[in-house]
Amino acid sequence: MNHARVTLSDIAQRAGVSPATVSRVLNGDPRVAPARVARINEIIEELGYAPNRAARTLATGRTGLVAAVIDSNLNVFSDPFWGIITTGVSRALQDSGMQALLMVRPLDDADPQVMGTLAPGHVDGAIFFQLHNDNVVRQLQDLGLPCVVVGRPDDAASFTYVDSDNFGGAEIATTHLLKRGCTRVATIAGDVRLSSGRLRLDGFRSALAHAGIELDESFVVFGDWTDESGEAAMNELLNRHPDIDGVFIANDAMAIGALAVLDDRGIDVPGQVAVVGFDNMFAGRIGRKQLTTVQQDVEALGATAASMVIEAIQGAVPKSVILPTHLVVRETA
Amino acid sequence: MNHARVTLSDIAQRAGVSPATVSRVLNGDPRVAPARVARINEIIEELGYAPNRAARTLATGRTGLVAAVIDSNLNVFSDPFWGIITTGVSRALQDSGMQALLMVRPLDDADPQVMGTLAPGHVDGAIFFQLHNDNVVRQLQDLGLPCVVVGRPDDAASFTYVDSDNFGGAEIATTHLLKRGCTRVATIAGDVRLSSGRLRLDGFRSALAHAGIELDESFVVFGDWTDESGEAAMNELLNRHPDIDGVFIANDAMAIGALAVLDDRGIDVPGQVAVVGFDNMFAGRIGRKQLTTVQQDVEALGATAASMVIEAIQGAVPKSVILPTHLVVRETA
DNA sequence: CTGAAAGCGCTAACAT
DNA sequence: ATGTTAGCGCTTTCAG
Repeated sequence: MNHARVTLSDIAQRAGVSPATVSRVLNGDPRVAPARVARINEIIEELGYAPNRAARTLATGRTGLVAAVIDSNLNVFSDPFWGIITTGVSRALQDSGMQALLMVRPLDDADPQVMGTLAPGHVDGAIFFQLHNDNVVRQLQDLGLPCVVVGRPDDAASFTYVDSDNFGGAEIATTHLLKRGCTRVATIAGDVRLSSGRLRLDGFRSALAHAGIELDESFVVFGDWTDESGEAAMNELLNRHPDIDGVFIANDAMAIGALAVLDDRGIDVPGQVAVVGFDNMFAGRIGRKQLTTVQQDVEALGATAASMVIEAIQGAVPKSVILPTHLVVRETA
Repeated sequence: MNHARVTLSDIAQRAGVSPATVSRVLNGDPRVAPARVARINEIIEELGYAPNRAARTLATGRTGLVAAVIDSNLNVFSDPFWGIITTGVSRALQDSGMQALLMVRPLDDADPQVMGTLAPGHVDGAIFFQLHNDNVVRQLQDLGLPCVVVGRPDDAASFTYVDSDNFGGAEIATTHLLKRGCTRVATIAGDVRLSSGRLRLDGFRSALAHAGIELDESFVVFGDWTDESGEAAMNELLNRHPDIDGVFIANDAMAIGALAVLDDRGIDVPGQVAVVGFDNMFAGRIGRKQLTTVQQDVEALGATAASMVIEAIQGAVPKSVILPTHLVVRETA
């Protein structure tokens, strides 16, 4: 029933060698006689031996663990991409023989639980998502913990981060509207307290500037990423400017709301108003049409973050990375 | 810079006691003199000491880790609820001083990585999501690892699991349609290879049976959870029976597709056809209307799973649990 | 190329 | 109520 767990010494005995030799084989030390290596590996296989992480950690100081931490001040952390990003992180880590420690918790630098589990010696590195409080990351970094932030932090210079190219995506989306012949282009921006919100708005502005169009600020309306706010914003926009012919909407959820309003008012999309969203959350139709939108490679975001911590753990100093986004042209623009 | 890490012995020295005493304080042993307890805690605080997990694990045999494993044979694991369920798991675990080890990986009982990291001694327990291959769980259980499955497994008797009440939710949704006066009620079922697909269909059937209605099987069409399949299914249904007046759709994604078709055909919802979905993925409008749907408590699903492994770890034998679902009545029915 | 021995930081009998 | 003494399973000098 309860097989006493197989240890390294068991292997050593069975092979008639010292534990040290087995350890060397385990760690790929090249100076063990090939015949022994083979024999030992055989026994390891046969006995289904797996080294004890804790013992190894204690001996080496390396834990093989990277914390994936979501700063959730909020009640519920809901993000459609979380499953995908998580996949990216977990896989990349496993490819390097490491594991992800998941931690959903409000990030408070006075919280002993946080600082306790995240301090060097407890994990080898950490990846932060949805960062609201960068103090924690600052302190952990000072303690010598390799840290990577997903999503551009406010103080971008102080951290190593990965992000999708929000700016470029918004720019290309807007340019697409322009190329289509739209001349009265508006935008529904997201929450500009977030860098993604700001960057998507900046990208929109940049595209117009490049086209030599001067932006009337009344063509910019702000939402809060929800479909309800998208409805309200679209109504506002239409009331201000009944003749707009193109809208760049900073995320697909708000686009749902906007499209519903357009539909209600009997406005043809894309005939009268062309619409481009951001995120590529919906493969199929939203209401009447399939949404043209900007896609980001979410799994790559996670995988890249993981690769970066690993680099950092190995002593390198990874540079922050911006991952490309691209336009998915469908029916609404 | 690299503060030599503070250890238990440091505390002991500073306090002029033996390491054993400090260990006792750490573990809440009641027979340490109150004065000392206070003094020692003070020093711990002052030095910012946090016990070394690895050392503790090695000494006790307990890791403080529960694996959260997603069986992803698929390329990308995308689930809108994953962020929420994850939150539930992580929080519940932390409340008991444990941490979640995240593992996204195809579950293969021949995979040494899987069996290696999941074997007893490496984690204290495991929670399985989206289980495709229950062999792994079987073996791990036999090895003595406390395991909990989220979502009813095919062989429900062999495992401890938590699930939302798919059957009951479908039943109440269908009954709602009936109470509204619908007499020609159809369903778009999901993938019946999954228990959730089967149970939602069974619930639908049960509601009709209870109402004394004999179900014509041509009113049942199958989709694969995607909005595209929802479109196809709705078209099929309408072609077969132009006069249906109510549809229960096994998830909201398919409902999006169905609603789009209804809209295209100029069929009034809920006037001509009432629609109920399942999942409550969309707070706002889907196309023209807000969807009436069945809600499950996703965070509770995660939290319950976590509580159950913890119980199991502590030696109890938790019973499987079905969490209630409830109807959210909005505009489409 | 291999073995011996010490030790990573903590806990858990066993004494006292 | 507290200290002593062994380890837990592995890695890593240091010898040889």
